[in-house]
Amino acid sequence: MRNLLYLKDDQIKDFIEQIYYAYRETYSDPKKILKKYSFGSAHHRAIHLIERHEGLAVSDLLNKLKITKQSLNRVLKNLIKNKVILIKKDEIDSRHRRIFLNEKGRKLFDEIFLEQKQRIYNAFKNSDSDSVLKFKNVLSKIINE
Amino acid sequence: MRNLLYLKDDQIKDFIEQIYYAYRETYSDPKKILKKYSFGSAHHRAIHLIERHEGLAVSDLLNKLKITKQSLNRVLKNLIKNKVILIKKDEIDSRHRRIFLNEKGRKLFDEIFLEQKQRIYNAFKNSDSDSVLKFKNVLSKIINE
DNA sequence: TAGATATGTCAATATAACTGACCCAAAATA
DNA sequence: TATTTTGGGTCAGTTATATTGACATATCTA
Repeated sequence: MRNLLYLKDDQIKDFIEQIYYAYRETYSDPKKILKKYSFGSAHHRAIHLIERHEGLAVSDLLNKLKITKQSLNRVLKNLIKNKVILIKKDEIDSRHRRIFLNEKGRKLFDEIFLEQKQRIYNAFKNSDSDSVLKFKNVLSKIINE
Repeated sequence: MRNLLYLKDDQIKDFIEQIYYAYRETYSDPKKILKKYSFGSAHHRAIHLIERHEGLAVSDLLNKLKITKQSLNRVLKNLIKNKVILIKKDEIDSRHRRIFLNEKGRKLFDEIFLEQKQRIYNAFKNSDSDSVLKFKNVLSKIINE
């Protein structure tokens, strides 16, 4: 008989709890830096996605964040006012607005990332490469379920 | 030279993004059920932790959730009013209040869990046991960093 | 008996989200 | 070309979840 302990309800419940802690802790690390700029978690998530997908359209960002455009608009307005991002019309289809980090935005992102990096980096450093690979595979299966 | 690709910044940035998606999706699944009871994510997290740590004290729950007691109190009041949890004084130290799910609470938890379970269960079913084990190990290292 | 501890509560505020209605400009299409 | 669709922005009101700060009460401990 195969060892399917990890498919037991109690184990799955534990994982659900652990996923919550992992997210919360990872995104708590840079709170002091964000506060320095008077930004919150909503700004953080937007900045992160813009850095990872530079030049993405507003609709792309909406799809990734899964919030309403009214909610996103508040965040983007703050980021523009604080000169963290800039928005350019798409040259081909000028209905689309493409979002980019500017100098200040990249600097802020670097500060944020430096904080978050420690946690993940140390966890990976204390794991072997096979563990990290498998962590990645299972994580992506959870997302794409 | 060892393969340390996964320690590169871009990889770590991707992981930070993935951890966000994993949390968001896992905790979005039971939203309809929670709405049926007029509860939100805050109630969900509390119910989950109470089920996993039945009889925990208010201070234990505060430490796990890392929110203020004023915030938690709103949630607990709602749960008590809706007869989902009950609170008993500790018999030895009656300053402590111990929190339990009651019948209705266990039923609600089961409904919530059934929704959340699908995602994790399917992800694990499509992974081998070694992957799941390593996923768990890396996840716990991230939390305990 | 004097603290310390666990919990509860009042009040005000901040943050991040929502719904719903409406608008405009540009692109796609009939 | 006229009409519809798409991408995006905005106004207004509301809800959910959290915060800070002050204060109250009961119980335990030294």
